[in-house]
Amino acid sequence: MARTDSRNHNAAAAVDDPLSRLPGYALRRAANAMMAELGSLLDAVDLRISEASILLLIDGREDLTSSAIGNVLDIRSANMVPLLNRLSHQGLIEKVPLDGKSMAIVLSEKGRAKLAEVKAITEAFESDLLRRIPAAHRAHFVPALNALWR
Amino acid sequence: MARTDSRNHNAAAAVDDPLSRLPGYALRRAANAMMAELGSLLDAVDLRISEASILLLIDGREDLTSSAIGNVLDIRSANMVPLLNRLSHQGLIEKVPLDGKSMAIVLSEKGRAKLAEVKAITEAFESDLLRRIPAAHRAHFVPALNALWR
DNA sequence: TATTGTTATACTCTATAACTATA
DNA sequence: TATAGTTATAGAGTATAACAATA
Repeated sequence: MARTDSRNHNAAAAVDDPLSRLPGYALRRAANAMMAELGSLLDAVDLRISEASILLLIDGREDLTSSAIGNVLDIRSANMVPLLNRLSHQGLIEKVPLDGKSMAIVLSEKGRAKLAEVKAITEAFESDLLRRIPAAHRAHFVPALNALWR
Repeated sequence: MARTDSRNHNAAAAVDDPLSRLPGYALRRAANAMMAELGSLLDAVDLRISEASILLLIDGREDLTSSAIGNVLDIRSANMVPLLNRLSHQGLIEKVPLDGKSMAIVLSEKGRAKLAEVKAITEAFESDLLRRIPAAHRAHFVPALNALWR
C-alpha cells in the first residue's frame, strides 16, 4: 500500500498538520470535536448545547433571571430571548414574575424530567471525555482550561 | 462594598458557574475566550483565524491543493472557496495549475510578507497562552487536547 | 440613571445538495 | 467511478443598535 510515486502531486497524505503543536490550534480543534459530539448526543433530547447548559444551570434554583443566566454563560440578553422562547415552547421552563421588571426562569415538571435526561447524557459524556485523555495528563486538564477564561 | 441584603432576589453574583468543573464546558469556554482574543489580534493584519491558519499551513509549500488544505484543517471544499477567494483578492495567494483538475495554492510575495506578520502575532500569542497556564499543568495541555481530536 | 427584557438585523461559520469537469 | 472545484442556500451562533418599562 505504500505510495512512493514521487510524481504524485497530491501531498495531502504527507501533511500531518504541523499546526497541532500550537496550543491555541489544538484548543480549537479539541473544542470543535467535543462540541460536534455532544451536539449529536443532545439530538436525542432535542436540545442544543446552549439550551442544555441553561437547564443544568437552573437545576433546582428559582431565583435566576434571564440576565443572570446570560451573565454566567456569557450569552447576550438579546440572544437569550429566542433561546428561552424555545425552551418555553417546549414546556420546559416557566417565567415567574419577581417584580414588575424581572422574571425568574424556573423548570417546569417537564423541564425537571428533561434535566434528568440531560444530566445522564452529559455526565456519561464528560467522564468519557476524561477517559480519552491519557491518565498522566487527566488531572491537569480542567485546571489548565479554567486558567484561560475564569 | 459587601452585599448582604438577603431580600436581593438577583442572585447572579452568587452563581459562580457550577458548570466550570465539567471538562466539556471548560473546554468550550476556554476555546471561545482564546478565539475572541486571537481574532482581535489578527484584525491588525486583516485576517480571520481560518485565513491565518491557511497561510501558516501553506508556508513554503507549493504542492497543496484546496482539498488538501481542507482535509487538514477540517474545512469543507464548499467553504474553502470564499476563504481562498478572499486571500486571493488580497493578493496573498496564487493558484498554480497542477493538471486540468487540480490547482496548487501558493503564497505570493505579498503573501510571504503577510505570513511573517502572522507568525509574529501567533507565536507571541501562543506563548502568552501557555504562560497563563500554571506551570504545573503547562506541559500536559497540548497532549491532553490532542488526545481529544487527533 | 442603570437595569431588565425585547425586537430587528447583520455577519460569521458551517453544513448540504446539486452541479461541472477531469483523473 | 472517484476526485477537484464551484454555486447556491440554509441553519446556527453571535454582535450591535434602538427601544420600552421598571428599579
